This record gives sequence, C-alpha cells and structure tokens, in this order.
Amino acid sequence: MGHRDAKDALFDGFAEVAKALASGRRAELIDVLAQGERHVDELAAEIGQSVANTSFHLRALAGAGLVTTRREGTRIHYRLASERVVDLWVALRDVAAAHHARLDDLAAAYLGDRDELEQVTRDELVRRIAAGEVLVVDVRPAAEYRSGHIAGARSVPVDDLTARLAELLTDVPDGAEIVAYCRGPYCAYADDAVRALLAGGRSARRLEDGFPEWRRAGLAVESATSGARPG
Amino acid sequence: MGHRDAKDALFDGFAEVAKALASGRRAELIDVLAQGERHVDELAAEIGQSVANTSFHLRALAGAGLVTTRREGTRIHYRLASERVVDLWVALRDVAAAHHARLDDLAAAYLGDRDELEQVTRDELVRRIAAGEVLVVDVRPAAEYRSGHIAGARSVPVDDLTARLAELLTDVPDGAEIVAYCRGPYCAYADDAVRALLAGGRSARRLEDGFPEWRRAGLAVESATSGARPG
DNA sequence: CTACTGTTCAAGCGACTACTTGACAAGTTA
DNA sequence: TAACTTGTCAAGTAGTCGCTTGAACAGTAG
Repeated sequence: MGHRDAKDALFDGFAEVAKALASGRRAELIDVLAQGERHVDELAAEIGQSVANTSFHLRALAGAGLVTTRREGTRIHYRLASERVVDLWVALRDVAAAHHARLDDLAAAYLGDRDELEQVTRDELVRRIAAGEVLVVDVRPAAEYRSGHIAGARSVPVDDLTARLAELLTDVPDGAEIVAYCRGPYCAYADDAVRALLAGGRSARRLEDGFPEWRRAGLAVESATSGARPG
Repeated sequence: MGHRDAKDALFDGFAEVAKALASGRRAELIDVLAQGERHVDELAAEIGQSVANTSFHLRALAGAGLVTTRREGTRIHYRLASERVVDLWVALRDVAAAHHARLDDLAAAYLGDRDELEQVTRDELVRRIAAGEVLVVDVRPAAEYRSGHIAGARSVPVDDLTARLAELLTDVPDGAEIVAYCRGPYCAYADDAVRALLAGGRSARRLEDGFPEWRRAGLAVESATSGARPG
C-alpha cells in the first residue's frame, strides 16, 4: 500500500465516524443517548421510526464505535461509548449553529419563538444554587432523571407539570425562582415547562443548555444509585 | 409542519454538517485548511485528486458552512469558517482514535512504527521554550509557516531538511534539543524530520500534535504579517 | 418442550454520493 | 479586443444509503 493510499485509508477512517453522525435520525439517537442508556423500542419511539430501522441505525453507530451495548434479560441497552462522544456531538451542534445557513430557521420551526423565554447560563445557575435562591427542576422523562441529574434538582417530567403545578408553587419560597432544564439547547421540554410556569403567573427561566453539558463541564451531578458527587 | 417533522428537519440540519465531514477527501481538506488558507489547485495536489473533484468537495464543505472563500485576482482562497471547525475536527479525530476499531492499524500503516519516536506534550514544550532549552522547528511547507506558526519557531520544510541539516546542527547549542512539529498528530512530516535528525546523530523529538492544536490552546503564535502575539 | 418478547437480519426500491471527462464562466494580461 | 489562467458546472456511471416489509434469532416464562 502506497503512502497516498494509506493516507486516504486513514482519513476514510475518520470519515466513517462522521458518516455515523451524518443522518438526522442517528443524530437524534446520540442526543437521547447523551442523557443515559436506553433500549431499542424506547429509542424507536423517541426518534419516531420503526424498531427495525432504529436497530439498523444503532448498528451503524455501534459499527463506528460511538455506542456500546449491554444485555439485561431480554432487553439490550445502548449507551454512548464515552463522554468524548458527547464532546463530538456538542462540537457538531456548535458548528452547525454558527455556520449552517438555515439552522436558525429550522430551530425556530421546531422550538417556536424563544423571545419571551429567558435563559440562565451554567455559571449563573451554579451561583444561584450556592446562594439557595433557586429551585432547579428536571423536566426530562423520569428514566433520564434517574440515570443522572443536576445535584439537588427535582424531577417533574414536563408531561406531569400542569398536574403538579400547585405542588411546585407551594414549595418555592417567595424570593426564589424556578429554573427548568432538559436534554440540551435544542430540546423543547424546558421551553414548554417555562411557558407553562409563566402562564401560571410564576417567574421561571430555562438553563441555556442541558444535563449532558452540565456533566461535561464537571459540575455537581447525582443519580438514583450514586447520590451526590462532585463532577 | 408538525412537531415531529420540524424536529427531524432540525436534526437533518445537524446531520448535514456531519455529512460534509463524512468523506475522507473532505476530511483531508479540513486538515490542510486548519493550517491556513489555500487555493484550489494546491488543495487538489494535497489530497491527490483532480481540480474538478476538489472543487466539488470544497463546494460541499462551503455548502455546509465549514469553509468560506476569498477572491484574490484569478485565485480563490479557501479557509475554514472559524476556529470552531477546528474544534469539531479535533473532536472527531479524538472519538475515532478512542473508539474506531481499526484506526490504530490505519494510522500505523500511514505513519509507520512510532515506537522509537519520542513525543513532547504542549505543556512540556511551553516549559522548555521558556527555559530556552529547545529549538522549535516547523517542518510544514513554507506557505503554512507564513500563515501562522508557534512563536519563535524556525521554518525548515521537511523536504529541505536533509540539505539544511548541517545549518541546523551548528545553530543548536550542545545542551539544547530539537523539537519538530507539523500539521497535527496524524501528520507524517514531523515523524520524518525526527527520523532524519536521529539518523544524523542528533537528539530530537516531535510535538505530540500540531500547529492548529497549539493555536486552539491559546498558546503564543506569530505569522509572517502579525509578528508575535499571545494566543 | 412451547409460546412469547425484544431485537436483528435480508431483500428490495428509490434517492443520493464520488469520481471522471469535457465544456463553460470569471477575471487577468497584453 | 483576444488569449490565458483558475475554478466551476453538467452528464454519466458505479456504488452506497435509508426506509419498509417480513422472516429469523436470542433469551425468558410457563
């Protein structure tokens, strides 16, 4: 094999990893798996595809090394191969947001108008948690909360939010604010939650990104099994 | 457009960016452009493709927003859209190196056996530069040196290295060591340079990565026009 | 063992991708 | 203006991708 052929083969290897992300459905899978492990039919429901097709995409991701599997009884759980995959996903999103011509429009079409939604940066949230001024609410599905969440956050899945609004309001001291977070900057759950809270006459904001970014930044997380730990 | 359709369209947008990187030839283009801007026929020569095909790939990269162009006379210069693209490329390489099953083999086939080559980390090189113990040699083509290099580095393109070996050896004090660097961790130039220096009886090592990673880390760089500046 | 659940595989179709060749467009030089 | 350089576009071919359908293959439960 010549020098040129070997170089081409090496860069084709890098391209194989990019190819694994080069499908909207696989990108959605990565976004969900960044929250924690899931099995195939959950993932199929998340991305709105058949189980067969989801299995096919998961094989593609596994073939590129981005996800690994764990068998538990009759179920097979998929998870990201490592936190590096989250880094890659975040970098991809950042480049798309900065340079893709139509991404803002696509995001607006999915998320709706965010003008009335105020966002909180990670740094600001850290300060407000330390000052005890804020109730942090995890509005992702309960399974994702269980597999890891911001230390001290309360789980109120967005589907239950209207039913549990009164409970939330009585628990929050007058001076305190509610901050909701979900899967990431392009996840609609926290937006919906904040809109519902604002409609209920309550001051609320959303974290600008989500749990994977929080964990990646080395900030305090806890999970159903581990309890609190520093990042 | 429904919620599901809008979500699919958004993630298809992210996937478009990944698709731009999902070709070995385009990945090579990104790797070269991370060194600085180039025009089409240079790039065609770098990746070993026809000008027409290279132009086609550059259009694909431009369409995804990863590169931009600048016209100068009859030439069109391509450059990366921003430093974020370098971040993405580095993240992609890291994931491939960590999780792709055959990447080590592909890298070994291209780069050869690296066992006898000692590498220097960025941090160590910073310390040794500060201590004045080292001659830093940029072995990339001269054009890439001109568009930006490690502050204080001397340009000795690897093609000229054997001819200029004597010059180098007389310039290096006895206690000092030579550190060569090039485009990045998967670039062969610095390897070749270090092997040539070792064959000449000289102690030499390579920087573990390359100039784009150095600049990205905010370390001191300079260019033909700007002179030295802190990152 | 049989029945069942969760997951993967195989075939098949339409759409897209990578590269080649040769023609064309934009800008420069004389 | 004409001749030239640089870069892009168009057509064509071989190969790959994405999704569907229906069958096959673990494991588990009875």
